[in-house]
Amino acid sequence: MKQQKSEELESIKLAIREAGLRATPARIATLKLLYGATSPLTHSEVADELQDLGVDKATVFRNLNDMATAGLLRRTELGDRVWRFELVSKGGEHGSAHPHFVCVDCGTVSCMDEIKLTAGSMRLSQEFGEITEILLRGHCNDCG
Amino acid sequence: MKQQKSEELESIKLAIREAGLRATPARIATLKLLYGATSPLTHSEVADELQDLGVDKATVFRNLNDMATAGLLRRTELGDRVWRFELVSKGGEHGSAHPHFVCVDCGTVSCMDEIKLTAGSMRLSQEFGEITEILLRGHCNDCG
DNA sequence: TCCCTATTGCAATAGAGTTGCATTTGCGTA
DNA sequence: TACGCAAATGCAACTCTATTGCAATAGGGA
Repeated sequence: MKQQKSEELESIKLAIREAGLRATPARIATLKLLYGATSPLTHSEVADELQDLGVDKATVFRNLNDMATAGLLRRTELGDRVWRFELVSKGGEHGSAHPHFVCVDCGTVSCMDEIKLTAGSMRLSQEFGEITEILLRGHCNDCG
Repeated sequence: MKQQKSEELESIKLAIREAGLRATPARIATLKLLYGATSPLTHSEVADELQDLGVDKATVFRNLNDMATAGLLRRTELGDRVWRFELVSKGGEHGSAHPHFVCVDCGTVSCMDEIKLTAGSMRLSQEFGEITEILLRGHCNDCG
């Protein structure tokens, strides 16, 4: 267990350094948090969590943005005027860009896999440009 | 022409009153503006336009929100932390909810028709809830 | 035309996010 | 292992979008 922890810590540090950034406590804690999350976290969710460690919200914000720019995180806005961040590389599963479902009632965000458009819609969308992200909104089953 | 204008004015006034609101100059001007728009307008776009008429931005905002609540407008956030409004009923074409395409480079918003998900994706999405809105993001053809 | 209440203008405020700057701290190097 | 410097941090002030309180104004039904 201890060993496990230590390995995780080292791999996180390595990932940060490989991105060209310094492995500071705030950044390590941020990545640990995101590693354990099942959906993207907002800036304030991360900030609240790291406040106990004495990390300033401005630092959290800079780190999230910097790590997103460095390619460690993905930053998106899902329609509620708040930025959300998720790990780019998380064992592959949700590593690549994937669609999100946002409940317009409770605000819950879910990560989806494998949402595809029909061939006709794909063609139609080409008229506008190259699609890089799909976002679905609606009423989730809990609120439905 | 004059006749045409007058008819349009009356139908706008009527629409506002039918929604249970008073047909004030600010609201009429807002609807006229949105009627002539080809894509959703932001609050500040509308406010800038109506400023010449001496309309306060708070009023513009309240009107946009009120008319959205009343069902005259649709209010959405397309990923750039700004609310956008469009007519709900515009001769039918873009009257019902429809997908939007947002260019992540230049911010341009386009209204799309007829984007559909594959049957498999539809089924998958049911696990999360009832989809009411689709948003696509990517690089528009102008930005390459 | 009159009156009631919806609406407006103005100013103050809320909340998310950003920035300037002096201080601290990773971490490559000697 | 100690050193030094650029990167990172904390703190406070600030920006931008959106919202609200309140007194004054004006639709529009009676």
